[in-house]
Amino acid sequence: MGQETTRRSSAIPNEGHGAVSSVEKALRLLSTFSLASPQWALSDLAREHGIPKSTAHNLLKTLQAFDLVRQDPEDRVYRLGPRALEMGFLYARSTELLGQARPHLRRLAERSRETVKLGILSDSEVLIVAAVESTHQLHTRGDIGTRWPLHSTGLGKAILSALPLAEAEALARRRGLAALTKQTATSWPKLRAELAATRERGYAMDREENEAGVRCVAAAFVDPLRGAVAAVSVSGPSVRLSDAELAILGQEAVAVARAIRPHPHWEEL
Amino acid sequence: MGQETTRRSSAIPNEGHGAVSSVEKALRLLSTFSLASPQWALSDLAREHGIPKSTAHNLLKTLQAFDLVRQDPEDRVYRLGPRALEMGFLYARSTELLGQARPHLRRLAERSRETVKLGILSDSEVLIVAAVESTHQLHTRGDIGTRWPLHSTGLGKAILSALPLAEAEALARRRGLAALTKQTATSWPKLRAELAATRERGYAMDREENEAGVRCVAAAFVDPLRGAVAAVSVSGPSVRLSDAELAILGQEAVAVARAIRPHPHWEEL
DNA sequence: CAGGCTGTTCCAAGGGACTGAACACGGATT
DNA sequence: AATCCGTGTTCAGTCCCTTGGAACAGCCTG
Repeated sequence: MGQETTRRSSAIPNEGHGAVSSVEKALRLLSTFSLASPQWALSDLAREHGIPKSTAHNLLKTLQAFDLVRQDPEDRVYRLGPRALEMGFLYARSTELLGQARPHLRRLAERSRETVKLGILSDSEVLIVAAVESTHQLHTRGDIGTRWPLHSTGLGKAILSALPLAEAEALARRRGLAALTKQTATSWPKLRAELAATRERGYAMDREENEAGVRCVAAAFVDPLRGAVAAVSVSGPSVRLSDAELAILGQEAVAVARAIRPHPHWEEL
Repeated sequence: MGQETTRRSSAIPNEGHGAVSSVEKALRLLSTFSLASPQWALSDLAREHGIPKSTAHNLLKTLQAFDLVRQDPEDRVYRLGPRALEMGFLYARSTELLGQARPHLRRLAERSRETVKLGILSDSEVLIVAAVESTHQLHTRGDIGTRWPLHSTGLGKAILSALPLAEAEALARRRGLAALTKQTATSWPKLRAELAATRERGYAMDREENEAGVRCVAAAFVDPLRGAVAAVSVSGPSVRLSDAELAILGQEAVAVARAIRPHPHWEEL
């Protein structure tokens, strides 16, 4: 069989080759809208991306025609449009992963009484695609659609540990190993050792490496058919999550990850 | 094979003079993914849109670089990517309308024990952006992200009735007045009369005009700041929704619509 | 009222997207 | 096996279409 990596490493989006530049610009404009700054004036967008106003204007009008962005008739700022929501739910409903995972996540959340998340690798980060929040007064958030670093989170380290080492290094390096707390692994050797331990253990641990006072365990799995790599995590405040507790939850996360792994359609073969 | 490829896939909105055609093509490709056909082969996409394979290939690779579509490494079909979900939740969270509406919708659903939906005008159709489903065994669906015709639904008629007549006619005509049941208004004069009655009454009624056995009332409102026109509806099986019941729920829908109307940021001034 | 902002329109010019053909692969059919 | 579909991918030349400067029109602020 072909031993070569002729196949493009699917995890890393290949920017640059064969990309249609006007489309790229348009999508980059679209990606500018974030939770922190959900509305943008034309001039600011143009400045932000270093393109002329008129070019940005043309692109935005095209996006607007599809209702992906809308312009406030009053103060003329642009915001995301409802079509974005439609596409999001389309993705959520057409992806078997989510439907299969939900009951498992819910059960794990009930047993652990902590926040349970499902994240997937997207664009060198972890993207939360499903979550069940803890009912405790003090708890970690489970916001769908948020992104997190690979190197400092349980989900991220679990995902990295499931990939070939070279690929993991490339991914981790791409965003840099920023120190988010005193415990964050900020060098690749340190992180590589972490990943080795994770692989050994079967699940990843995050002891306040991403946020002070927050601990987490996570287990990865690979959607065999779609090639996506994902992970489930349980996270909560350190005061409730002792080492012993983490060990138990880690095993449970592994079990859930195994259970979620979508059975291929051809399993009956 | 289908000759319907020649048919104008009129899901494409406003042409516009400033439209960037390559971006337009890319977005059209993106819009092809639907609940009914969530995965597409490159060749099929190219055929569907009447563009060369290589063009479609370039566009898809660009979309893929942004994780808006993903290609299955195994059978090479394209599907929506997780970035779609991210953008969807971004829209949902950055839109004050939804956050403000939710408690009202929930309360109305509890009182009526029927399915309550919030829809907005998008691309000459009603797009469901929030919903609370009835707990009854027999109930209507409340799927976020789905689209419905303007002329045959309570939400649609409520929205049309809130617009200037000329605009309403243009919108209704754009998609055509298809007969979905025996009761559907299939001519503009008929629909116009309906809209007049709706305006008089304050809320729209749908008596099995969209689906046999389903009745609905809906009240529109206009987001003054963002200029979006939206509506809330209560829908359920005809057996539970007598004329008397509809009249009561209609008034409640009107009250909720009034309550939802987002107060401008400057209310504290 | 000038001066700085917006967002929008226009048009000419140059570069990049389109596209058809050729390639490689895999599964059917012969 | 050989042949024929079908697929997805690559490549390079030609022309169209994007680009982006300059000009216009409003709206605030100075």
